[in-house]
Amino acid sequence: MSENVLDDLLRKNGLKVTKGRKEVLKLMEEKKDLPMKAEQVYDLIPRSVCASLSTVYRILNQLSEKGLLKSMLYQNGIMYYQYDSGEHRHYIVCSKCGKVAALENCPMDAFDNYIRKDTGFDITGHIFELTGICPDCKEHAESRE
Amino acid sequence: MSENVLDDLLRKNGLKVTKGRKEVLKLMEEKKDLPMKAEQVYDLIPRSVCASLSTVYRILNQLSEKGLLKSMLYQNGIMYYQYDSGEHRHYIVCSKCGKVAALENCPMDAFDNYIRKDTGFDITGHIFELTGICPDCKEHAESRE
DNA sequence: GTGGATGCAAACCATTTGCACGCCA
DNA sequence: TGGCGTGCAAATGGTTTGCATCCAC
Repeated sequence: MSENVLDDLLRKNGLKVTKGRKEVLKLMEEKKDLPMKAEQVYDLIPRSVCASLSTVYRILNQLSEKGLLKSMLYQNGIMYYQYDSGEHRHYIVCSKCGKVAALENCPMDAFDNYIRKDTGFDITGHIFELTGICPDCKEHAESRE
Repeated sequence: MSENVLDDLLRKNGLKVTKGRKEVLKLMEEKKDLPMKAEQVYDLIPRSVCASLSTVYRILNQLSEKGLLKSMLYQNGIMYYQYDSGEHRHYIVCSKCGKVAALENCPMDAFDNYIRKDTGFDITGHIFELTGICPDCKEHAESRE
């Protein structure tokens, strides 16, 4: 995605175009399949562009509020951020090596109606956190760890 | 569930039977359909039985380690604990009034195989957080809020 | 009696915030 | 130029921990 598109994306959402916001958004777009925590983002950005972790937090939260990023709190108590391409997706994370794979479909979609009938609730959202062992780790289970 | 059964449950799991542990486990068993945070548990227990919040945390964590309770970190950053009757269950929480309803089945079960084929991962666990609007709140949407 | 359990206060740690300075529109 | 953005350090808040005391076994 070109620089200009990202700039426009920022402007369109009422955010001033600054070095920091551009860099964070570009990075998140490049890594769109990888949920990242603030510290990882901070480490991947030159100090000349953004010198403080708190600014990274501020930028990530602004982008999330505007819907450019999704954020979710993992069970380890750390917030992960991810570029929101608009598609509704879930990921599975390998408990051993941390590898991430995307699910093609959201298993929940098929159950919206079922749950409405079962409980009478209208579903407004869901969070899904999957853990598993990836094929590589399964294969090397005996040699590693 | 009688006092003795709870005592046995504690002993069987290598935990000394103390006033605090008994009371917490009893309470959690009574409210088995309601995920509760440490502070709520603390508020529902007489100070004479357990005087400090940190002890409640310690007890809740011990019971969780032994598998007597389930714990999950909600998106609001607060840990909720719940009696683990052994059944695998998910709950939906009303965003307006906080009412909790249990799902009869786990939607994920049907998808284990699908996900294995899709990603090659063996699934070792999943966290599910549903939010929605309960029938009551839906009905009173216009009068309240 | 003794080792684990508890109470209290201090520590933790990811995240947020206050304030002074600096930069984009 | 004026107001928003940023850096730094201090605050926050749920949770954990160190240590002295107390209780279950």
